[in-house]
Order: sequence, then C-alpha cells, then structure tokens
Amino acid sequence: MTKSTPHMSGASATACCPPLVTAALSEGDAEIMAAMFKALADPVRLRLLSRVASHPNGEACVCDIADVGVSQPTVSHHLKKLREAGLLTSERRGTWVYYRPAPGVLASLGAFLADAEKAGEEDLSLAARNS
Amino acid sequence: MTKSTPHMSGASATACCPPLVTAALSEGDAEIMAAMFKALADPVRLRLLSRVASHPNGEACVCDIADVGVSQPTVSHHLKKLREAGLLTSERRGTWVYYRPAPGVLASLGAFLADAEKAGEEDLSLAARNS
DNA sequence: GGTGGTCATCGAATAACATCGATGAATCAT
DNA sequence: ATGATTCATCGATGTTATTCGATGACCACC
Repeated sequence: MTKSTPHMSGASATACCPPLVTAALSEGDAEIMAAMFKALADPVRLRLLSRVASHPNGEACVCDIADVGVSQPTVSHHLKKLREAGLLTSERRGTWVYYRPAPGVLASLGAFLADAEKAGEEDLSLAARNS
Repeated sequence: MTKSTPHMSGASATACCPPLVTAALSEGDAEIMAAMFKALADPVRLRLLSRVASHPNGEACVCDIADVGVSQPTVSHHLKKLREAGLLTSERRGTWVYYRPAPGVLASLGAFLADAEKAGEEDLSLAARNS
C-alpha cells in the first residue's frame, strides 16, 4: 500500500495513459521468468550451458566443461544454479556426473523474447498509418 | 596458469574428455550476453519491458508503465538498466519520456536460446545410432 | 516569474551473489 | 583396505544489486 504511484490513481493525466495494455506479464510469471534469466545472467554459467548444449550426444560430464577459468567448487556452484533454475538436468553414471539441457525450457524462453520483439514490430506496422 | 583444472592438462582422463566441442561461447561473447540477461533477470524489469513491448504504437511513456509496485526512483533505475543493456531506447517528447524496445536485440537473444535448444536436439538424433 | 507535474540522480541501508580453500561423499583401481 | 579421482557441500569474504527518501533538472501552463 502506501501510495507507491499516486499519479495513476485518478484522472490527472491528459493525453498520456490510455488503459490499453494488451498482454503484460503478471507479477507471478515475471518472478518465474526472472529466476530463469537470473540463472543465465552470468558469463561462467552461460559458457557452461553453451558447452553442455553444443557437446556431442547432447550431454557432457563436468570434467568436459570445467575449464572455464574458475575453481572446481565454483563450477559446481554454477551448475547447481542452472539445475535449480530448471535449465539443466544431471545424472550420475559411475564416477562422472553428466549434464544435459532440460528439454523445452530454452526454447520457451527464446520464444518469449521473440514474441516481445514481434509485438513491437506489429505496433510499428500499425503506426504506419501516421506517415 | 595457477592450475585451475589440472585434470585436463595431461592425458590422465581415460574415457571422459574428448576434444570435440563444436561451437562453445567465447569468454568475451559470454560477458556481453550475460550483461543482457542480467538486465532481464529481475521481475520488475521484466514487467516494465513487457509493458513497453505490448503497448500500442510500440512505445510507452514512463507513467504508462510505472505502476509495478515499487517507487518512482526505482522504476527510473530499472529503466536505466534496461537502456544501458541496449534493450530499450528512450526519447523525450515534451513533458514525457517514451521508451520502446531496441530493434533486433530481443530477437537475437531469443534466437540464441532457441539455437542452444536445437543443438541439444541435433545431438539426440545423432545418438539414435546407439540404439 | 511562479507553480505543478514528470522523470532522473544522489546517498545510504539492506540483501544477494560470486568466489575461494578446506572438507566430505561416492566411485574405481590397485 | 588403501589410494586416487570426480563432484558436491560448508564457511567466510569481498563485491554487487535492489530499494528507498530526498533532491535536482526539465517542461508546460497560468
């Protein structure tokens, strides 16, 4: 509460704020997606994910991808983050632990970004009537 | 040096580590992309971006989207982050400042995630020879 | 010029994160 | 069993991020 954005409360805005938001993200969805993007928001994690995804057989053990310039506990920490975010799955086979991309998750995130881009282009084409 | 991953140095690994990484992310590219994902890694920023992208005419002034449950300085701070990451552009017109998605950036990020997903699927189809 | 409204910047407090060395758990070879 | 190897967990530390209130800059209008 506590009037966080009082300028939207009444009818003060003259030409600015029509209530025409088509499909904005809900607060709950935003937190879920932010958690996934947060897992991608680190160079080390991005390189680990890239190495797993581009590895033969679609999987890689930790020792295949651990050469990213940080210590081994740090690699394990980052892989755990990616696993907890639902982006990677892990499976132990004997001595080694194999990681692979979680099916569908990366594609969904990519589609969300592409849709956001597409929404802007649609609106631009509509704005052509203003030329 | 500093032997961060000594198990990759010589020929100690027996059946684990073939040098067959096809297309992994370089360190520099990883940092650039991580900076963009970091801008997306916040629920407030995600909702702000969503509202801008889904707004008519492909643009929105701050007062259109500022109702996300945080204070006005916080909204301004997050919009600055999105602008600095190259995801949004801003333009002042009279009293109001209008934000719109930077063309191409969201589509590129989405394509990157989709490609990562596709790489894993390709490798799975190759793994079919193992059945 | 003065006033009200929109947005950005500043400074500070709190929380979260990345990284490391040391250590533990699980597996395989000798 | 003993030792070596792979990976995860723990505890600590330094850095970074989020958020707010207060304030400043800019514009429009009377």
